[in-house]
Amino acid sequence: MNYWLMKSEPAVFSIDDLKLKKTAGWDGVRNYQARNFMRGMKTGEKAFFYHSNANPSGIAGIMEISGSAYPDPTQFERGNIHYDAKATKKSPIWFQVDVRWLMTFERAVALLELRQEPKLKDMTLFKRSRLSVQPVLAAEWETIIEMAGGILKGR
DNA sequence: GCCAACGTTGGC
DNA sequence: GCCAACGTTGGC
Repeated sequence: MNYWLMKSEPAVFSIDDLKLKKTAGWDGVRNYQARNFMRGMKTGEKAFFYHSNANPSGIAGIMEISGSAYPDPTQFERGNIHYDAKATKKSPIWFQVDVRWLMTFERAVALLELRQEPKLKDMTLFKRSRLSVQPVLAAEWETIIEMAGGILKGR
């Protein structure tokens, strides 16, 4: 069981949008490392929904991977902002997973708080600040859950 | 809106 | 294959 963190700008797609849709395809990722992480995801694994470019930026809630990776259709759509002329249906370049909303924290855990927590000092979030899909260690996951109010305790 | 960090592109 | 130029991410 692996844990993940996935970023989205709330102005583009927020955790509220996901809650409303229940399930969504995490499309538009155009970074190889992020793509490779998505290809390694398994159904049922959990991910933090991170709001970037937000006030404040931080972890807003939890979702679950609801299906393994498949080609991101936007790479084939001419005119789409994520269109990639080099991609073909025979050899797609970009992949996405489907995610399902699980919960929105009563209170988002802000980046500043994450940074101030010594247990989280080695988080990928700080080391590879631009990586939009990244793994989270189980110990880090637990720490953040506690910071969010221990909502998952007892489940 | 600025700009640091850093990933990607392309000339050589 | 190196690396400068360029583009993007994302905090502030």
